[in-house]
Parts: sequence; C-alpha cells; structure tokens
Amino acid sequence: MNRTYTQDTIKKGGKKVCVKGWVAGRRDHGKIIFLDLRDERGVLQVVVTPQANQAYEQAGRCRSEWVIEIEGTVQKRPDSMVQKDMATGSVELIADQVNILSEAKTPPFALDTSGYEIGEEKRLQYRYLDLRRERLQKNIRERSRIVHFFRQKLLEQGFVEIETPLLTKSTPEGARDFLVPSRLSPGTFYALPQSPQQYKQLLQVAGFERYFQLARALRDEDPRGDRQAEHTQLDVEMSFVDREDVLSLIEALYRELVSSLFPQKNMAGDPFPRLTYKEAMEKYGTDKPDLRKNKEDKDELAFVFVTDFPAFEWDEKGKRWDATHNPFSRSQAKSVEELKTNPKNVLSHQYDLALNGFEIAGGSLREYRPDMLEAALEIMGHSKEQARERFGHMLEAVEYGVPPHGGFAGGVDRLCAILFNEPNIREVIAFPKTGDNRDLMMQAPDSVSEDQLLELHLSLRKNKNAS
RNA sequence: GCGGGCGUAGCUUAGUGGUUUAAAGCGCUUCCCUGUCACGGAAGAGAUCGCCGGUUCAAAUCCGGUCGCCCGCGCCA
Repeated sequence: MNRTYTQDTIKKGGKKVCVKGWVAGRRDHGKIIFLDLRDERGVLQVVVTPQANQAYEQAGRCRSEWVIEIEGTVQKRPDSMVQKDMATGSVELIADQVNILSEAKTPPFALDTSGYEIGEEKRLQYRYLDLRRERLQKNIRERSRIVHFFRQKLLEQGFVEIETPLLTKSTPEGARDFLVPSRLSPGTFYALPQSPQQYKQLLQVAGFERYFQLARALRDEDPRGDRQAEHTQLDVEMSFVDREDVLSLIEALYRELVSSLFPQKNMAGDPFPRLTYKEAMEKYGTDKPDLRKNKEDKDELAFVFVTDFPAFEWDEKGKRWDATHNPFSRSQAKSVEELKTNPKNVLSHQYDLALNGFEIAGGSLREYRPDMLEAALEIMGHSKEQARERFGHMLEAVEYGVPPHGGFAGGVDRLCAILFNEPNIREVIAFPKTGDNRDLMMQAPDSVSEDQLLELHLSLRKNKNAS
C-alpha cells in the first residue's frame, strides 16, 4: 500500500491508508492504546484496540521514537474529541496492523519541547535527535525556502549559478585561513576560501555578467552568537553596473523575500533608508544601527543601507592602512595622486545592509582600473613585488578588458536567525559548531594517524609552546 | 589571547561545611485502566555531585589545578 503522510489523512476519511513515522507519544489505557505518529509533515493520533490483535500486541511494545508503519482506516472524530490545536485533530487512524521497523533507545533529552532548556553540549552531541524537534525542523525547512527564493529570483533575472573552488590560495588580507596541506606538492598548502571574492570578480573578467552562488565562507576566527567558522552567503556579482543597480537589486531581493515568505512581518521604510557611514557613526555610534521603533516587536524588521565607508583604516598593530571591507573595493578617489596623498579621507564605493542591528549583507563596486588597484595595494603595505606574488592574477586580469563590476554577499545564517527570532545562528544551521569551533557530534577536529601525516610531509611539534 | 557565568539521576533543577541514607519535577521500568491527546492510579529503578589534588574530625559545599559548555571583548579584508 502507498504511504500516506499524516497531514493528508484529513482528506481520507473512511479510507484505508498506510502511514509511517516515529512514535511521538503513547497513551496506554489498558484495552485501548493511543499512539501519536510523527512524520516529516505532522502528527497523527492512532487508535489501537484488541479487536486488531496483531496491532494491539505491537502497539503495546512500542516506545518513544520507535519507527513504525501502520495500516488502518481513517475515521472522522466525534465532535467532542476533535483537537482544534492539532492539524490532524479532526481525524484519527484506527489501526489494523502495526509493524515495527526500528526500535529506539530512550532519547537523552525531551524532543517535544523548544529545546532551549536543554544544555547546548547534549544537543550538539546528539544533533540528529535535536533536529527532530518541531522548532528545528521548521527552521531548517524555512531556511530551505529562503535559499530557494533567492536562487529562483536570481535565475529568473538571468544570473548564472557557478561553483568556485574550496581548495584555493591563502590571502594575506583578512581573517585567518583554514589550511589544507598538499600531498602532491610537499610543504605547500591550500587555503579554504574566506569568500569567493576573487573568483567572482574573475568571472566578470570571463564574461559571466551576472553570477551568483550560495557559497560557504570559512574563517578560522573565534565564533560568536551571530558568527560561525563556516557560514553560508548569497554571493552575487554583476558587470556594467553602478551603485544604484546593486543597491536596488539587494533591496528588491530582501523586500520580496519578506513580503512573499514572511507576510506577517512589518518592514519599516520603503525604500530602505540609507545612511552614509559618517552619518551612521555620528547618529548611532555604529555602522549597523538598529532602526526598529519597538525592539520588543518580534515581527518588526528595520532594514537600512549604510554607504560610503572609508576606503582604509589605520591598523596600529601592523602599522599600515587596512581595507575596511576588502582590498578590491573601488575607491571614490579620482586619481592615484588623491588616493596616495590622503588615504585617511578617501571614501570607497562600499555598502552594507543592516537589519535590526545586524550586518546581513555587504558589497561594493570593485576597482577595475589597474593603476588604482595597484596603488590601493601599495597603500595597504604590499610592495610591488609582494602585490604581484599575492594578487598577481588579479593585477594581471584587470589588464585584459574588465567591465566595471560590483556585487555583494549576504549572510544566510544571520538572516534566518533574525527572521525566525532565534537568539543564535546555531538554531538555523543543521550541524553547527561550538564556541571553540568543535563539532561535538563528529568529534572534529581530531588527531590523524602518523601515516596520514607522513603522506602530507608533516610532523607535529612536540609541545605547543615551542616556537 | 582576555574577562564573566555554568557543570549534582537520562533531562531540568534544589541543596553552598555536619540533622543527607544527596531532594524534587519530568522522563524511564513494571502492574492496573476502552476515549486519552501534558491521560490517570500504584510501585520501582536510577547519582563515584565533571575530573585530579589539597584543607578539615567531616567536602556536592572551602581552596588550587584541569577539562567541558555558554556569553562577551580582542579577532572577524
């Protein structure tokens, strides 16, 4: 018999069906047993009586989280027994046959709660059980809808989805890289990408005028509630665009996302308000101001663009000018001369989108003029030789006919956390890591065998304090 | 790297020097129960109080160290 989802039984009154799922609850009254059967679409009450002998015996054995299949007849409930709060509350399944497909140990924690009350350690260790709870099921499924929305919208507008490498080159700018030793080139390392930034720009040189990717970005830094070592970003880049083109695409994407998938949310500001970096800092003391009127309102969303970031900031430790966002952003300086004489006051074509006090997207127009790019790298302390060595491919590429281009990257995890009113992005990631970048379920990171090290031409220092 | 918090049955917590044989709720096991849906009733099992060491006649409780988790700062182009 074909499997019927619990949710669909409400349309199958009087029909014979087969349902499959997990035992979410069992109420044994002696001569009548009620089972709550949970599948990925809902929960259904199953009624088992001794008239169905086999079913009654098996139902008596069933415990929480056992996996079973049940054949029976869907029956409309009498009015007095209708459960209004339950999607399938108008029906129940009278079991003929119960088959146990898989038994289960008692779960280490309750699965019929929000889960907030349970220790993080246990939840992460048994993530495959934690994910069974309704709240996380909903979060992960809603996240999928959001990602699908972005993908569909961009494909409709002629964007091409392109995958870029995970094994790439370490970059001196920015966060620490996760490194991967090369077996075939002894003593050398790949780096996992902090973002597809350089690849997506090179795709513009390559003539893919509208690129996007749902890309993983990896940074070996300490996590926070809104930051993990790996996160997913909606990565977009376009050719022949100016600032308005990029900002209006971002605004349309996020606005339509909210209005079509989250109609209950109130978006303040149409169009999204814009502040320059200077205005934001002067007025709110932050470059990601929270413009909500009522921070208690779970459904209020306040998007705000922050534009015109300074191109550089002074890094006291490194004694050099550092890019505020990324070293490839286009500066607003008219000439190399202006750039070099006054780096402190040069603005860039960089913009962020903030939502309720969190940065949820950032982007820029990119520097496509060879002399300006070279000058910018020089200001950031890379000598001509170093720049050639580290960014040679970029410097070379801009000499082969580069369209003016720009784009952005939007954080998917953060966006989901805000839309779902979750306090931590772990709640919207299927398999998140701890505050120490550990995976408690897989026990990663882990040591490796001497053989593996040998193949990779690596040996470990005996004590961690050795320099 | 720094600061703060937490660690006691499967889970959530109470207990902060001795009336403790470490307590409660939920969960779990067994029995009873034909209309429950947080079912109900009865009985029961389950804890080297994170780990190591110290102080003390006596430590879950005080001290030192260590491990783990959470939050924040630094860091995160």
